[in-house]
Amino acid sequence: MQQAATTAERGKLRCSCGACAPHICSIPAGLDASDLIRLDANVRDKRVLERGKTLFRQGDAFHSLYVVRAGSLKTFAEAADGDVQVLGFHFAGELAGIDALADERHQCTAEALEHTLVCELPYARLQRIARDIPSLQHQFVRIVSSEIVACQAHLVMMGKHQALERLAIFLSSLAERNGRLSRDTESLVLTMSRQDIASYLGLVIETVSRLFARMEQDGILEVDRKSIRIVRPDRLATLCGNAVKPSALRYDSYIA
Amino acid sequence: MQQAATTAERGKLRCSCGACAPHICSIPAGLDASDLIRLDANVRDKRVLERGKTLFRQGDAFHSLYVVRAGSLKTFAEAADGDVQVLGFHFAGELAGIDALADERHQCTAEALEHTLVCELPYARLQRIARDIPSLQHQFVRIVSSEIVACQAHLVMMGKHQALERLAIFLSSLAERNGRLSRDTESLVLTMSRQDIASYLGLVIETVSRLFARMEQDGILEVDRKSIRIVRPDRLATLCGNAVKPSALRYDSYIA
DNA sequence: CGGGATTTTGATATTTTTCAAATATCGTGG
DNA sequence: CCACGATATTTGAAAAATATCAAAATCCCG
Repeated sequence: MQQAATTAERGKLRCSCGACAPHICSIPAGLDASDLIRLDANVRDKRVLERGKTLFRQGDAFHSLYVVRAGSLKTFAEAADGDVQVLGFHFAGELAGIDALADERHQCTAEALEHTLVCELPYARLQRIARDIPSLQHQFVRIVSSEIVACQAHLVMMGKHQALERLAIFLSSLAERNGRLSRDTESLVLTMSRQDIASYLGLVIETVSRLFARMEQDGILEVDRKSIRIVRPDRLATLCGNAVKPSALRYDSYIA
Repeated sequence: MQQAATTAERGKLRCSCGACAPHICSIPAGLDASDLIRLDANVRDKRVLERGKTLFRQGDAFHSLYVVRAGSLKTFAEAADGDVQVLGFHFAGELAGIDALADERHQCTAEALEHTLVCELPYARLQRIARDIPSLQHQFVRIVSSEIVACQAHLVMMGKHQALERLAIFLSSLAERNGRLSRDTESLVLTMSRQDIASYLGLVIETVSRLFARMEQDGILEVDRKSIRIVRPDRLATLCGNAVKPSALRYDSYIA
Protein backbone atom coordinates (compact mmCIF):
# COMPACT_ATOMS: atom_id res chain seq x y z
CA MET A 1 0.00 0.00 0.00
CA GLN A 2 1.14 3.49 -0.81
CA GLN A 3 2.04 6.17 1.68
CA ALA A 4 -0.71 8.59 2.62
CA ALA A 5 -0.28 12.23 1.70
CA THR A 6 1.15 14.47 4.39
CA THR A 7 -1.14 16.84 6.20
CA ALA A 8 0.51 19.80 4.49
CA GLU A 9 0.00 18.33 1.03
CA ARG A 10 -3.63 17.60 1.71
CA GLY A 11 -4.19 21.04 3.19
CA LYS A 12 -2.85 22.65 0.08
CA LEU A 13 -5.09 20.62 -2.21
CA ARG A 14 -8.07 21.25 -0.02
CA CYS A 15 -7.74 24.97 -0.53
CA SER A 16 -8.38 24.66 -4.24
CA CYS A 17 -11.75 23.81 -5.67
CA GLY A 18 -10.22 20.49 -6.61
CA ALA A 19 -10.19 19.62 -2.96
CA CYS A 20 -13.56 17.95 -3.53
CA ALA A 21 -12.13 14.90 -5.16
CA PRO A 22 -9.31 14.24 -2.73
CA HIS A 23 -11.79 14.21 0.14
CA ILE A 24 -13.31 11.12 -1.29
CA CYS A 25 -10.25 9.05 -0.81
CA SER A 26 -7.61 10.62 1.34
CA ILE A 27 -6.33 9.03 4.54
CA PRO A 28 -8.30 5.82 4.80
CA ALA A 29 -7.72 5.07 1.18
CA GLY A 30 -3.99 5.42 1.69
CA LEU A 31 -3.29 7.53 -1.35
CA ASP A 32 -0.14 9.49 -1.92
CA ALA A 33 0.16 13.08 -3.12
CA SER A 34 0.44 12.23 -6.78
CA ASP A 35 -2.79 10.27 -6.61
CA LEU A 36 -4.47 13.25 -5.06
CA ILE A 37 -3.19 15.56 -7.75
CA ARG A 38 -4.43 13.19 -10.38
CA LEU A 39 -7.88 13.17 -8.85
CA ASP A 40 -7.70 16.89 -8.43
CA ALA A 41 -7.30 17.32 -12.16
CA ASN A 42 -10.50 15.39 -12.70
CA VAL A 43 -12.87 17.77 -11.10
CA ARG A 44 -14.42 19.15 -14.21
CA ASP A 45 -15.26 22.55 -12.85
CA LYS A 46 -17.33 24.63 -10.57
CA ARG A 47 -20.91 25.28 -11.43
CA VAL A 48 -22.96 28.16 -10.14
CA LEU A 49 -26.66 27.69 -9.48
CA GLU A 50 -29.13 30.43 -8.77
CA ARG A 51 -31.91 29.85 -6.27
CA GLY A 52 -34.54 27.52 -7.75
CA LYS A 53 -32.28 26.14 -10.49
CA THR A 54 -31.83 22.40 -10.72
CA LEU A 55 -28.52 20.60 -10.77
CA PHE A 56 -30.11 17.42 -12.09
CA ARG A 57 -33.63 16.15 -12.48
CA GLN A 58 -35.32 12.89 -11.63
CA GLY A 59 -35.00 10.68 -14.72
CA ASP A 60 -31.94 12.44 -16.10
CA ALA A 61 -29.10 10.30 -17.31
CA PHE A 62 -26.36 10.07 -14.73
CA HIS A 63 -22.95 11.51 -15.52
CA SER A 64 -21.50 13.08 -12.42
CA LEU A 65 -21.56 13.33 -8.68
CA TYR A 66 -21.57 16.77 -7.12
CA VAL A 67 -20.05 18.31 -4.03
CA VAL A 68 -21.61 21.44 -2.61
CA ARG A 69 -18.89 24.06 -2.20
CA ALA A 70 -21.06 26.91 -0.95
CA GLY A 71 -24.79 27.42 -0.57
CA SER A 72 -27.30 24.60 -0.27
CA LEU A 73 -29.45 22.15 -2.21
CA LYS A 74 -32.57 20.16 -1.57
CA THR A 75 -33.22 16.79 -3.21
CA PHE A 76 -36.74 15.54 -3.75
CA ALA A 77 -38.70 12.79 -5.48
CA GLU A 78 -41.80 13.69 -7.44
CA ALA A 79 -44.63 11.20 -8.01
CA ALA A 80 -46.62 11.03 -11.23
CA ASP A 81 -49.42 12.97 -9.57
CA GLY A 82 -47.05 15.81 -8.72
CA ASP A 83 -46.70 14.90 -5.06
CA VAL A 84 -43.28 15.86 -3.80
CA GLN A 85 -41.25 14.28 -1.01
CA VAL A 86 -38.13 16.13 0.08
CA LEU A 87 -35.43 13.53 0.70
CA GLY A 88 -32.58 15.65 1.96
CA PHE A 89 -30.74 18.93 2.25
CA HIS A 90 -27.12 19.36 1.24
CA PHE A 91 -24.72 22.00 2.54
CA ALA A 92 -21.08 22.85 1.87
CA GLY A 93 -18.92 19.74 1.90
CA GLU A 94 -21.83 17.39 1.29
CA LEU A 95 -22.39 15.12 -1.67
CA ALA A 96 -25.34 14.75 -4.04
CA GLY A 97 -26.25 12.35 -6.83
CA ILE A 98 -25.31 9.02 -5.28
CA ASP A 99 -28.72 7.41 -5.71
CA ALA A 100 -28.19 7.53 -9.49
CA LEU A 101 -25.42 4.94 -9.52
CA ALA A 102 -27.90 2.07 -9.39
CA ASP A 103 -29.33 2.43 -12.85
CA GLU A 104 -27.46 5.36 -14.39
CA ARG A 105 -30.45 7.61 -13.92
CA HIS A 106 -31.15 10.20 -11.25
CA GLN A 107 -33.89 9.07 -8.88
CA CYS A 108 -34.51 12.54 -7.52
CA THR A 109 -34.18 16.19 -8.45
CA ALA A 110 -31.57 18.46 -6.87
CA GLU A 111 -32.48 22.13 -6.63
CA ALA A 112 -30.52 25.07 -5.26
CA LEU A 113 -32.06 26.72 -2.19
CA GLU A 114 -29.92 29.83 -2.63
CA HIS A 115 -27.01 31.02 -4.74
CA THR A 116 -24.94 27.84 -4.72
CA LEU A 117 -21.59 26.58 -5.95
CA VAL A 118 -20.94 22.95 -6.70
CA CYS A 119 -18.04 20.94 -8.03
CA GLU A 120 -18.77 18.31 -10.60
CA LEU A 121 -17.03 14.92 -10.43
CA PRO A 122 -17.55 13.10 -13.74
CA TYR A 123 -18.17 9.51 -12.77
CA ALA A 124 -16.53 7.98 -15.82
CA ARG A 125 -13.27 9.65 -14.86
CA LEU A 126 -13.55 8.61 -11.24
CA GLN A 127 -14.03 5.06 -12.43
CA ARG A 128 -11.05 5.18 -14.73
CA ILE A 129 -8.83 6.38 -11.91
CA ALA A 130 -10.31 3.89 -9.50
CA ARG A 131 -9.23 1.07 -11.78
CA ASP A 132 -5.63 1.87 -10.84
CA ILE A 133 -6.30 2.60 -7.19
CA PRO A 134 -8.14 -0.27 -5.58
CA SER A 135 -8.53 1.51 -2.28
CA LEU A 136 -10.47 4.26 -4.02
CA GLN A 137 -13.07 1.78 -5.20
CA HIS A 138 -13.43 0.43 -1.72
CA GLN A 139 -13.71 3.93 -0.35
CA PHE A 140 -16.42 4.60 -2.83
CA VAL A 141 -18.51 1.65 -1.71
CA ARG A 142 -18.23 2.93 1.84
CA ILE A 143 -19.44 6.34 0.80
CA VAL A 144 -22.46 4.94 -1.01
CA SER A 145 -23.25 2.73 1.96
CA SER A 146 -23.16 5.77 4.25
CA GLU A 147 -26.02 7.19 2.29
CA ILE A 148 -28.06 4.12 3.21
CA VAL A 149 -27.32 4.73 6.85
CA ALA A 150 -28.44 8.36 6.53
CA CYS A 151 -31.64 7.33 4.78
CA GLN A 152 -32.38 4.77 7.48
CA ALA A 153 -31.99 7.41 10.16
CA HIS A 154 -34.52 9.54 8.29
CA LEU A 155 -36.82 6.54 8.20
CA VAL A 156 -36.58 5.98 11.94
CA MET A 157 -37.40 9.64 12.46
CA MET A 158 -40.53 9.29 10.35
CA GLY A 159 -41.57 5.96 11.82
CA LYS A 160 -40.97 6.44 15.52
CA HIS A 161 -41.14 10.13 16.33
CA GLN A 162 -44.01 12.54 16.48
CA ALA A 163 -44.08 15.97 14.95
CA LEU A 164 -42.36 18.00 17.66
CA GLU A 165 -39.56 15.48 18.02
CA ARG A 166 -39.05 15.37 14.28
CA LEU A 167 -38.59 19.11 14.09
CA ALA A 168 -36.24 19.01 17.06
CA ILE A 169 -34.15 16.29 15.46
CA PHE A 170 -34.09 18.19 12.18
CA LEU A 171 -32.96 21.42 13.83
CA SER A 172 -30.31 19.59 15.83
CA SER A 173 -28.99 18.02 12.68
CA LEU A 174 -28.81 21.39 10.97
CA ALA A 175 -27.12 22.97 13.97
CA GLU A 176 -24.54 20.22 14.08
CA ARG A 177 -23.77 20.49 10.39
CA ASN A 178 -23.71 24.24 10.61
CA GLY A 179 -21.26 24.02 13.48
CA ARG A 180 -18.74 22.20 11.32
CA LEU A 181 -18.79 25.05 8.83
CA SER A 182 -19.06 28.07 11.07
CA ARG A 183 -18.28 26.93 14.62
CA ASP A 184 -21.70 28.25 15.58
CA THR A 185 -24.11 25.56 16.70
CA GLU A 186 -26.64 27.90 18.28
CA SER A 187 -27.83 29.96 15.35
CA LEU A 188 -29.18 28.79 12.04
CA VAL A 189 -30.32 30.27 8.79
CA LEU A 190 -32.94 28.09 7.20
CA THR A 191 -32.33 28.29 3.49
CA MET A 192 -35.31 26.04 2.76
CA SER A 193 -38.98 27.02 2.92
CA ARG A 194 -41.38 25.89 5.63
CA GLN A 195 -42.99 23.75 2.96
CA ASP A 196 -39.67 22.01 2.30
CA ILE A 197 -39.19 21.34 6.00
CA ALA A 198 -42.73 20.01 6.28
CA SER A 199 -42.24 17.65 3.37
CA TYR A 200 -38.91 16.44 4.70
CA LEU A 201 -40.54 15.68 8.06
CA GLY A 202 -43.67 14.11 6.57
CA LEU A 203 -45.93 16.86 7.91
CA VAL A 204 -48.03 19.72 6.51
CA ILE A 205 -46.79 23.27 6.52
CA GLU A 206 -49.31 24.47 9.11
CA THR A 207 -48.08 21.91 11.60
CA VAL A 208 -44.49 23.01 11.13
CA SER A 209 -45.46 26.63 11.56
CA ARG A 210 -47.26 25.85 14.80
CA LEU A 211 -44.33 23.81 16.09
CA PHE A 212 -41.95 26.71 15.55
CA ALA A 213 -44.39 28.95 17.42
CA ARG A 214 -44.61 26.45 20.24
CA MET A 215 -40.86 26.01 20.58
CA GLU A 216 -40.51 29.77 20.69
CA GLN A 217 -43.21 30.12 23.36
CA ASP A 218 -41.52 27.39 25.35
CA GLY A 219 -38.33 29.44 25.26
CA ILE A 220 -36.36 26.83 23.34
CA LEU A 221 -35.93 28.86 20.16
CA GLU A 222 -36.00 32.42 18.97
CA VAL A 223 -37.53 32.39 15.53
CA ASP A 224 -37.22 35.32 13.20
CA ARG A 225 -38.37 34.28 9.80
CA LYS A 226 -35.52 32.20 8.37
CA SER A 227 -33.22 32.88 11.30
CA ILE A 228 -33.29 30.58 14.28
CA ARG A 229 -31.46 30.95 17.54
CA ILE A 230 -31.33 27.92 19.77
CA VAL A 231 -31.79 29.48 23.18
CA ARG A 232 -31.86 26.21 25.08
CA PRO A 233 -29.79 23.56 23.29
CA ASP A 234 -30.20 21.29 26.30
CA ARG A 235 -33.97 21.27 26.01
CA LEU A 236 -33.79 20.81 22.26
CA ALA A 237 -31.56 17.81 22.85
CA THR A 238 -34.08 16.45 25.35
CA LEU A 239 -36.78 16.62 22.72
CA CYS A 240 -34.54 14.61 20.41
CA GLY A 241 -34.23 11.84 22.95
CA ASN A 242 -31.45 9.54 21.87
CA ALA A 243 -32.41 9.65 18.22
CA VAL A 244 -29.77 9.33 15.54
CA LYS A 245 -29.90 12.46 13.44
CA PRO A 246 -30.29 11.95 9.73
CA SER A 247 -27.77 13.96 7.84
CA ALA A 248 -26.26 14.22 4.42
CA LEU A 249 -23.09 12.54 3.35
CA ARG A 250 -19.89 14.44 3.98
CA TYR A 251 -16.67 13.80 2.20
CA ASP A 252 -14.91 14.82 5.35
CA SER A 253 -16.33 11.94 7.27
CA TYR A 254 -13.85 9.84 5.37
CA ILE A 255 -10.86 11.87 6.41
CA ALA A 256 -9.16 10.64 9.53
CA MET B 1 -13.20 -7.00 -21.62
CA GLN B 2 -13.84 -10.69 -21.14
CA GLN B 3 -16.57 -12.70 -22.75
CA ALA B 4 -19.72 -13.14 -20.72
CA ALA B 5 -20.64 -16.64 -19.58
CA THR B 6 -23.09 -18.51 -21.76
CA THR B 7 -26.63 -18.94 -20.56
CA ALA B 8 -26.04 -22.63 -20.02
CA GLU B 9 -22.99 -22.06 -17.90
CA ARG B 10 -24.80 -19.54 -15.79
CA GLY B 11 -27.80 -21.79 -15.40
CA LYS B 12 -25.65 -24.57 -14.09
CA LEU B 13 -23.99 -22.39 -11.53
CA ARG B 14 -27.27 -20.94 -10.47
CA CYS B 15 -28.54 -24.36 -9.47
CA SER B 16 -25.91 -24.73 -6.78
CA CYS B 17 -25.99 -22.82 -3.57
CA GLY B 18 -22.98 -20.97 -4.88
CA ALA B 19 -25.28 -19.31 -7.35
CA CYS B 20 -25.53 -16.48 -4.85
CA ALA B 21 -22.20 -14.99 -5.70
CA PRO B 22 -22.44 -15.18 -9.47
CA HIS B 23 -25.72 -13.30 -9.35
CA ILE B 24 -23.90 -10.31 -8.09
CA CYS B 25 -21.88 -9.88 -11.18
CA SER B 26 -22.99 -11.94 -14.11
CA ILE B 27 -24.07 -10.42 -17.41
CA PRO B 28 -23.66 -6.72 -16.84
CA ALA B 29 -20.27 -7.22 -15.28
CA GLY B 30 -19.10 -9.10 -18.34
CA LEU B 31 -17.55 -12.02 -16.52
CA ASP B 32 -16.63 -15.33 -18.08
CA ALA B 33 -17.33 -18.77 -16.68
CA SER B 34 -14.02 -19.12 -14.86
CA ASP B 35 -14.69 -15.88 -13.03
CA LEU B 36 -18.04 -17.22 -11.98
CA ILE B 37 -16.54 -20.44 -10.73
CA ARG B 38 -14.00 -18.52 -8.78
CA LEU B 39 -16.70 -16.49 -7.12
CA ASP B 40 -18.71 -19.60 -6.54
CA ALA B 41 -15.88 -21.07 -4.52
CA ASN B 42 -15.99 -18.08 -2.25
CA VAL B 43 -19.38 -18.57 -0.85
CA ARG B 44 -18.37 -19.78 2.53
CA ASP B 45 -21.39 -21.89 3.21
CA LYS B 46 -25.02 -22.11 3.93
CA ARG B 47 -26.26 -21.17 7.33
CA VAL B 48 -29.52 -22.30 8.84
CA LEU B 49 -31.43 -19.99 11.14
CA GLU B 50 -34.38 -20.95 13.29
CA ARG B 51 -37.21 -18.51 13.76
CA GLY B 52 -36.16 -15.67 16.04
CA LYS B 53 -32.42 -16.26 15.63
CA THR B 54 -30.29 -13.36 14.47
CA LEU B 55 -27.93 -13.42 11.54
CA PHE B 56 -26.11 -10.31 12.73
CA ARG B 57 -26.79 -7.66 15.32
CA GLN B 58 -26.64 -3.91 15.28
CA GLY B 59 -23.12 -2.94 16.33
CA ASP B 60 -21.52 -6.24 15.29
CA ALA B 61 -18.33 -6.07 13.30
CA PHE B 62 -18.98 -6.54 9.62
CA HIS B 63 -17.56 -9.59 7.87
CA SER B 64 -20.01 -10.84 5.29
CA LEU B 65 -22.99 -10.08 3.17
CA TYR B 66 -25.81 -12.59 3.11
CA VAL B 67 -28.21 -13.85 0.49
CA VAL B 68 -31.46 -15.40 1.61
CA ARG B 69 -31.83 -18.81 -0.05
CA ALA B 70 -35.09 -19.85 1.56
CA GLY B 71 -37.27 -18.41 4.29
CA SER B 72 -37.28 -14.77 5.32
CA LEU B 73 -35.60 -12.16 7.49
CA LYS B 74 -36.50 -8.83 8.98
CA THR B 75 -33.97 -6.09 9.60
CA PHE B 76 -34.52 -3.49 12.30
CA ALA B 77 -32.78 -0.68 14.12
CA GLU B 78 -33.08 -0.45 17.86
CA ALA B 79 -32.72 2.85 19.75
CA ALA B 80 -31.07 3.14 23.14
CA ASP B 81 -34.50 3.23 24.76
CA GLY B 82 -35.45 -0.08 23.14
CA ASP B 83 -37.64 1.44 20.48
CA VAL B 84 -37.54 -0.67 17.35
CA GLN B 85 -38.00 0.39 13.75
CA VAL B 86 -38.33 -2.37 11.18
CA LEU B 87 -36.37 -1.32 8.11
CA GLY B 88 -37.09 -4.14 5.72
CA PHE B 89 -38.03 -7.73 4.99
CA HIS B 90 -35.86 -10.06 2.95
CA PHE B 91 -37.04 -13.12 1.01
CA ALA B 92 -35.33 -15.72 -1.13
CA GLY B 93 -32.92 -14.12 -3.57
CA GLU B 94 -32.62 -10.91 -1.58
CA LEU B 95 -29.55 -9.46 0.04
CA ALA B 96 -28.87 -8.33 3.60
CA GLY B 97 -26.03 -6.56 5.36
CA ILE B 98 -25.20 -3.81 2.90
CA ASP B 99 -25.63 -0.95 5.32
CA ALA B 100 -22.60 -2.24 7.23
CA LEU B 101 -20.11 -1.38 4.49
CA ALA B 102 -19.93 2.25 5.59
CA ASP B 103 -18.11 1.76 8.85
CA GLU B 104 -17.50 -1.97 9.07
CA ARG B 105 -20.25 -2.33 11.64
CA HIS B 106 -23.81 -3.51 11.20
CA GLN B 107 -26.29 -0.68 11.58
CA CYS B 108 -29.25 -2.97 12.10
CA THR B 109 -30.12 -6.44 13.33
CA ALA B 110 -31.24 -9.20 10.97
CA GLU B 111 -33.56 -11.81 12.44
CA ALA B 112 -35.13 -14.89 10.88
CA LEU B 113 -38.93 -14.78 10.62
CA GLU B 114 -39.12 -18.53 10.05
CA HIS B 115 -36.78 -21.45 9.40
CA THR B 116 -34.36 -19.73 7.02
CA LEU B 117 -31.35 -20.57 4.90
CA VAL B 118 -28.77 -18.00 3.95
CA CYS B 119 -25.52 -18.01 2.01
CA GLU B 120 -22.64 -16.10 3.46
CA LEU B 121 -20.41 -14.01 1.19
CA PRO B 122 -17.26 -13.06 3.10
CA TYR B 123 -16.58 -9.50 2.10
CA ALA B 124 -12.80 -9.72 2.30
CA ARG B 125 -12.88 -12.45 -0.34
CA LEU B 126 -15.25 -10.53 -2.56
CA GLN B 127 -12.88 -7.60 -2.36
CA ARG B 128 -9.86 -9.68 -3.21
CA ILE B 129 -11.57 -11.03 -6.29
CA ALA B 130 -12.88 -7.63 -7.24
CA ARG B 131 -9.33 -6.31 -7.36
CA ASP B 132 -8.82 -8.48 -10.45
CA ILE B 133 -12.23 -7.87 -11.97
CA PRO B 134 -12.93 -4.14 -12.24
CA SER B 135 -16.45 -4.65 -13.49
CA LEU B 136 -17.31 -6.50 -10.30
CA GLN B 137 -16.40 -3.47 -8.25
CA HIS B 138 -18.58 -1.30 -10.40
CA GLN B 139 -21.40 -3.78 -10.12
CA PHE B 140 -21.02 -3.66 -6.43
CA VAL B 141 -21.42 0.08 -6.25
CA ARG B 142 -24.61 -0.25 -8.26
CA ILE B 143 -25.97 -2.80 -5.85
CA VAL B 144 -25.28 -0.64 -2.85
CA SER B 145 -26.83 2.34 -4.60
CA SER B 146 -29.98 0.30 -5.26
CA GLU B 147 -30.42 -0.03 -1.57
CA ILE B 148 -30.57 3.76 -1.32
CA VAL B 149 -33.30 3.81 -3.93
CA ALA B 150 -35.29 1.20 -1.98
CA CYS B 151 -34.88 3.14 1.24
CA GLN B 152 -36.05 6.34 -0.45
CA ALA B 153 -39.18 4.59 -1.70
CA HIS B 154 -39.89 3.52 1.87
CA LEU B 155 -39.40 7.14 2.93
CA VAL B 156 -41.89 8.42 0.38
CA MET B 157 -44.38 5.86 1.60
CA MET B 158 -44.00 7.12 5.16
CA GLY B 159 -43.99 10.78 4.25
CA LYS B 160 -46.77 11.00 1.70
CA HIS B 161 -49.24 8.19 2.25
CA GLN B 162 -51.75 7.57 4.96
CA ALA B 163 -52.23 4.31 6.79
CA LEU B 164 -54.49 2.44 4.37
CA GLU B 165 -52.34 3.34 1.38
CA ARG B 166 -49.20 2.25 3.21
CA LEU B 167 -50.62 -1.17 3.92
CA ALA B 168 -51.80 -1.47 0.32
CA ILE B 169 -48.35 -0.56 -0.99
CA PHE B 170 -46.75 -3.01 1.40
CA LEU B 171 -49.03 -5.88 0.37
CA SER B 172 -48.52 -5.10 -3.31
CA SER B 173 -44.79 -5.18 -2.83
CA LEU B 174 -45.00 -8.55 -1.08
CA ALA B 175 -47.30 -9.94 -3.76
CA GLU B 176 -44.92 -8.82 -6.47
CA ARG B 177 -41.90 -10.33 -4.78
CA ASN B 178 -43.84 -13.48 -4.02
CA GLY B 179 -44.84 -13.75 -7.66
CA ARG B 180 -41.22 -13.94 -8.71
CA LEU B 181 -40.69 -16.94 -6.49
CA SER B 182 -43.94 -18.82 -6.87
CA ARG B 183 -45.77 -17.35 -9.87
CA ASP B 184 -48.63 -16.59 -7.52
CA THR B 185 -49.29 -12.90 -7.04
CA GLU B 186 -52.69 -13.28 -5.44
CA SER B 187 -51.97 -15.17 -2.26
CA LEU B 188 -49.49 -14.36 0.44
CA VAL B 189 -48.23 -15.87 3.62
CA LEU B 190 -47.13 -13.18 6.02
CA THR B 191 -44.11 -14.54 7.83
CA MET B 192 -43.81 -11.42 9.95
CA SER B 193 -46.03 -10.42 12.86
CA ARG B 194 -48.62 -7.65 12.78
CA GLN B 195 -46.26 -5.76 15.06
CA ASP B 196 -43.48 -6.04 12.48
CA ILE B 197 -45.77 -4.79 9.76
CA ALA B 198 -46.92 -1.91 11.95
CA SER B 199 -43.37 -0.88 12.72
CA TYR B 200 -42.33 -1.11 9.09
CA LEU B 201 -45.24 1.14 8.12
CA GLY B 202 -44.76 3.60 10.97
CA LEU B 203 -48.08 2.69 12.59
CA VAL B 204 -49.28 0.94 15.75
CA ILE B 205 -50.42 -2.65 15.71
CA GLU B 206 -54.09 -1.79 16.39
CA THR B 207 -54.21 0.39 13.30
CA VAL B 208 -52.81 -2.39 11.14
CA SER B 209 -55.29 -4.86 12.57
CA ARG B 210 -58.19 -2.52 11.78
CA LEU B 211 -56.90 -1.91 8.28
CA PHE B 212 -56.83 -5.63 7.53
CA ALA B 213 -60.39 -5.89 8.82
CA ARG B 214 -61.44 -2.96 6.67
CA MET B 215 -59.86 -4.32 3.52
CA GLU B 216 -61.55 -7.62 4.15
CA GLN B 217 -64.94 -5.96 4.69
CA ASP B 218 -64.41 -3.97 1.51
CA GLY B 219 -63.91 -7.24 -0.34
CA ILE B 220 -60.35 -6.46 -1.33
CA LEU B 221 -58.70 -9.17 0.75
CA GLU B 222 -59.50 -12.43 2.42
CA VAL B 223 -57.54 -12.54 5.63
CA ASP B 224 -57.01 -15.75 7.53
CA ARG B 225 -54.44 -15.17 10.20
CA LYS B 226 -51.10 -15.12 8.34
CA SER B 227 -52.64 -16.07 5.01
CA ILE B 228 -53.84 -13.36 2.69
CA ARG B 229 -55.70 -13.72 -0.57
CA ILE B 230 -55.91 -10.67 -2.76
CA VAL B 231 -59.46 -10.93 -4.07
CA ARG B 232 -59.39 -7.65 -5.97
CA PRO B 233 -55.85 -6.84 -7.14
CA ASP B 234 -57.27 -3.98 -9.21
CA ARG B 235 -58.69 -2.23 -6.16
CA LEU B 236 -55.53 -2.87 -4.17
CA ALA B 237 -53.58 -1.25 -7.00
CA THR B 238 -55.96 1.72 -6.92
CA LEU B 239 -55.23 2.21 -3.24
CA CYS B 240 -51.52 2.27 -4.07
CA GLY B 241 -51.99 5.10 -6.55
CA ASN B 242 -48.86 5.45 -8.56
CA ALA B 243 -46.56 4.90 -5.64
CA VAL B 244 -43.20 3.25 -6.12
CA LYS B 245 -43.13 0.13 -3.99
CA PRO B 246 -40.23 -0.18 -1.60
CA SER B 247 -38.64 -3.57 -1.89
CA ALA B 248 -35.45 -5.34 -0.95
CA LEU B 249 -32.44 -5.70 -3.12
CA ARG B 250 -32.37 -8.68 -5.43
CA TYR B 251 -29.27 -10.11 -6.97
CA ASP B 252 -31.37 -11.04 -9.94
CA SER B 253 -32.08 -7.45 -10.75
CA TYR B 254 -28.53 -7.31 -11.99
CA ILE B 255 -28.92 -10.15 -14.42
CA ALA B 256 -29.93 -9.08 -17.89
C1' DC C 1 -45.23 50.99 -3.02
C1' DG C 2 -47.95 47.14 -4.87
C1' DG C 3 -48.93 42.36 -5.58
C1' DG C 4 -47.99 37.60 -5.47
C1' DA C 5 -46.15 34.17 -2.62
C1' DT C 6 -45.24 32.47 1.84
C1' DT C 7 -46.28 31.97 6.51
C1' DT C 8 -49.12 32.27 10.44
C1' DT C 9 -53.28 31.66 12.99
C1' DG C 10 -57.91 29.95 14.13
C1' DA C 11 -61.71 26.76 13.94
C1' DT C 12 -63.01 22.30 12.73
C1' DA C 13 -62.62 17.63 10.83
C1' DT C 14 -60.18 13.49 10.34
C1' DT C 15 -56.86 10.20 11.27
C1' DT C 16 -54.35 7.69 14.27
C1' DT C 17 -53.08 6.52 18.84
C1' DT C 18 -53.96 5.14 23.44
C1' DC C 19 -55.95 2.43 26.84
C1' DA C 20 -58.62 -1.44 28.16
C1' DA C 21 -60.46 -5.69 27.55
C1' DA C 22 -61.86 -9.68 24.98
C1' DT C 23 -60.55 -13.25 21.85
C1' DA C 24 -57.69 -16.16 19.32
C1' DT C 25 -53.40 -18.59 18.52
C1' DC C 26 -49.29 -21.19 19.51
C1' DG C 27 -46.17 -24.11 21.79
C1' DT C 28 -45.48 -27.26 25.43
C1' DG C 29 -45.88 -30.62 28.75
C1' DG C 30 -48.90 -33.96 30.68
C1' DC D 1 -54.56 -35.35 21.97
C1' DC D 2 -55.83 -31.91 25.05
C1' DA D 3 -55.37 -28.32 28.47
C1' DC D 4 -52.90 -24.39 29.91
C1' DG D 5 -50.37 -20.35 30.03
C1' DA D 6 -47.95 -17.08 27.39
C1' DT D 7 -48.20 -14.35 23.37
C1' DA D 8 -50.38 -12.22 19.60
C1' DT D 9 -54.33 -10.20 17.59
C1' DT D 10 -58.70 -8.05 17.46
C1' DT D 11 -62.19 -4.89 18.94
C1' DG D 12 -64.27 -0.88 21.24
C1' DA D 13 -64.41 3.68 23.26
C1' DA D 14 -62.12 7.82 24.13
C1' DA D 15 -58.20 10.91 23.66
C1' DA D 16 -54.61 12.97 21.20
C1' DA D 17 -52.21 14.31 17.21
C1' DT D 18 -52.30 16.04 12.85
C1' DA D 19 -54.65 17.58 8.67
C1' DT D 20 -57.86 20.49 6.38
C1' DC D 21 -60.07 24.65 5.29
C1' DA D 22 -60.37 29.53 5.53
C1' DA D 23 -58.64 33.86 6.31
C1' DA D 24 -55.38 37.18 7.95
C1' DA D 25 -50.74 38.75 8.31
C1' DT D 26 -46.24 39.13 6.66
C1' DC D 27 -42.63 39.05 3.56
C1' DC D 28 -40.15 39.52 -0.65
C1' DC D 29 -39.21 41.39 -5.03
C1' DG D 30 -39.43 44.28 -8.66
